[in-house]
Amino acid sequence: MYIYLLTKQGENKIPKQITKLEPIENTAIKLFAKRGIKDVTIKDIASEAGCSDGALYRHYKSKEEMAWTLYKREVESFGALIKDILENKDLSNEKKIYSAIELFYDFYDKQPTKFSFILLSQYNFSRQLKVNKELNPYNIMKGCLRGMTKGKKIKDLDLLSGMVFGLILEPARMKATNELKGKLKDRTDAVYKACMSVISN
Amino acid sequence: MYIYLLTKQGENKIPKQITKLEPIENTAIKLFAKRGIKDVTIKDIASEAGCSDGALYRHYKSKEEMAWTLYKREVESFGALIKDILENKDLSNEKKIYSAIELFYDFYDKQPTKFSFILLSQYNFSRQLKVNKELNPYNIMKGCLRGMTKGKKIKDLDLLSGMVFGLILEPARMKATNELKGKLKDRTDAVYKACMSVISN
Amino acid sequence: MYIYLLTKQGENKIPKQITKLEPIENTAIKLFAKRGIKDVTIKDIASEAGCSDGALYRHYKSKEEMAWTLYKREVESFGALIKDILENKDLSNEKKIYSAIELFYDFYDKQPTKFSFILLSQYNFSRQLKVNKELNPYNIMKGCLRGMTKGKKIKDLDLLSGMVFGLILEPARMKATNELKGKLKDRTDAVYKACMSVISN
Amino acid sequence: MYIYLLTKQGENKIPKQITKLEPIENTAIKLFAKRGIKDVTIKDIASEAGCSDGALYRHYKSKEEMAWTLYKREVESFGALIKDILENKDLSNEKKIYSAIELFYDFYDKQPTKFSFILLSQYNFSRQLKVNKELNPYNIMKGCLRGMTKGKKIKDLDLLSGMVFGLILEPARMKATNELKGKLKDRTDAVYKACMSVISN
DNA sequence: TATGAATGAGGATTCATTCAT
DNA sequence: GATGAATGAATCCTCATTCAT
Repeated sequence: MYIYLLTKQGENKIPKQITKLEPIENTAIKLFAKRGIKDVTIKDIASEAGCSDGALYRHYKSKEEMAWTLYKREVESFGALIKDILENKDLSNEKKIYSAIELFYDFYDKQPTKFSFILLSQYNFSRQLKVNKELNPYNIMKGCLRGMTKGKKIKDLDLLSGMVFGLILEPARMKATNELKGKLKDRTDAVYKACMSVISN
Repeated sequence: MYIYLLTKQGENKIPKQITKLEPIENTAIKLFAKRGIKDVTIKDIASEAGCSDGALYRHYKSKEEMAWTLYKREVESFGALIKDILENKDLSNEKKIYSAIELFYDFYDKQPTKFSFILLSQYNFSRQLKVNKELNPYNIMKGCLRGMTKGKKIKDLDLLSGMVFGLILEPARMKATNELKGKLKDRTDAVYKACMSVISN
Repeated sequence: MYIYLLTKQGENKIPKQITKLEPIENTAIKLFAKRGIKDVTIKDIASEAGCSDGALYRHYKSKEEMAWTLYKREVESFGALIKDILENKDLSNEKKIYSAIELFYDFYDKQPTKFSFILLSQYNFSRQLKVNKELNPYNIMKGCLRGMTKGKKIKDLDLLSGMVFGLILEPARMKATNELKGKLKDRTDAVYKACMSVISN
Repeated sequence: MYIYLLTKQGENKIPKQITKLEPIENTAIKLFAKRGIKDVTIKDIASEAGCSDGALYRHYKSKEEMAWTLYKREVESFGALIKDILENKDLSNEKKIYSAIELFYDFYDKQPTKFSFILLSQYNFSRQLKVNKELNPYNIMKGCLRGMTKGKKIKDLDLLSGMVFGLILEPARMKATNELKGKLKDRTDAVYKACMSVISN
């Protein structure tokens, strides 16, 4: 630093940073979760991530693309975890549901920001944009319920899936808005029981 | 009109409108529901409602205030309907729940735009802004469930309320995003059964 | 003003201007002519025209559209004058050519800025954008020369038109870049003679 | 290469290029001619020329300087060819003019890109920037015409030079914008005749 | 009271240039 | 010498809001 200042003859110039993608993305997710995509500016992200505005455009073509990329990735990476459980043939149906809820609430407890980001952002994208169907948590849940209710002539699988999904999701949403106190994970048993009662009618 | 033409001496000018509030508000709700508050401009609303930009500022201090006023009003007016049912002492608990679901889904079937508006907009306001607690549908539901489970030593009333709320709400949300086909009202019985099974554990 | 300040309680606020289109367009043409379209910013135009940036967008969708609109208008309005002369059946061929040159140089002497603008800007637009063929000065000249050389079996009318056009245009271009001194109009006779000698081979 | 692999211990890395100036300049001229200087980015040139952005700054202080350097060089190198002809004392005046036109059109037929570059770019530089007077094609032509008209008391040599220059140049300009079909060289005779008739009045 | 032109702060994006590696 | 990521000033454009008419 000393030498630097010497060679620059006192000119006070900030040396170039090495931009890492991860802190940018974490910052973006955090800000998007807190204020919504539209209310976060490129400058907000860049300055909080400690890089220049322009640096973001090395990784994403636009703010919109950045938000969608992050959203898709988070939903799909969560979906992959759900998939591993709900499509695991070694598990009983009961165990699948229990583990899925556990995973869900554990995910929230550990990464509330990511969860809020997903929740808040879901309506902010063009309807053309779709997450991978195979990794869409709702679809995976629906597939699992289809298997669980095969013998029962369920006519309205979509409704059942929706109800179960709402049952699980709503407490998490409440947690995100601070309407529910304490850890989500502690609710696993209760939510599991409720789910099973809905499924088995 | 006669005088108008006289004073203007034949100049073909559109006479000033008397701005009515209702068409403006309906237009605003429709556009907010379709595109989200941030993506709707004052010009969009004014031109579709057939008035000038400035006219909106006679009724609301800002776009933000307009959105919040409309949101609050819609949520509260819906809350008042729910309240009438869930706090009606002449109804049995079962009847309350059934009627509440029926009301909810009927509301959606008849006014899908308003429902979407409420749904889409809920995260767009500052956390300081609160709807009237007495008319908050979630709170009303919670109050009802408190009464229904008094003898049962429910520890986690918030969780129960959340689950029941999610159970009812999620199918409507799916309808709003076209993930569920047909009328919501036809699902009343099934959802009622599911609710009761969750409540009675 | 006194009252104004009183009512505003001393707050120093600039009253709104009435934007007139003409000064904006004259300013834009002047600046485009002087520095080229790409080197003139919206702010440059607005501040020199005495209005806000946004005011320009009431008249044009974009800077690009503004430039093209002005260019097209100037070329076509000049083309219309040329057309009146070159397609006037009451004039002899000689008189047509003479008057056209006179018009051309008179236009330049009186409106050198507009001329420079046309000259400088011609290559700055997409090839899709075309001025009205009927009002394209080159086409009009070509049509006139077709009539003048009908008996002579001219094979290369495009070449002839180009030569005549270049003959007339280049002195004006030189004037615009200050390579030629004095008035263009004083050169009418000489250029006329040259044109006729080229046409009659 | 062997040593490289050894020192890098198998890491698969593209070895550094030795930047050659020529392909960069050819690329730049091509792109400038096609899209105009302002619409070509350093990245465009570097990536099409197969080098890094930074490499360009080893040869030129700025994009602006690069454009001017190339422009000046092309104009002057063409000027030198013209000079060889028009100042060759062994040639008759007629032969000089004929050969100059031939050279001009041959240059265009063979290097249309360079010609377009010169043509398109001429107004993009500060008026301070001047090509070498000795090698300025217009000046050379003027000098030649001064000699040819010495006895004739031509008052307006600039005008004559302009007319002759325009006569020759305009067909080439038309070729560049595709308004004239076929080869320019085939027009040499016709343009020569026209020039002579203008010169000899 | 209604109108809508004008305002101008604010935001996304571009790109010439720098410089650590 | 070459590289190309990082910088950030500069630019176009949007749009909530104001206010003269």
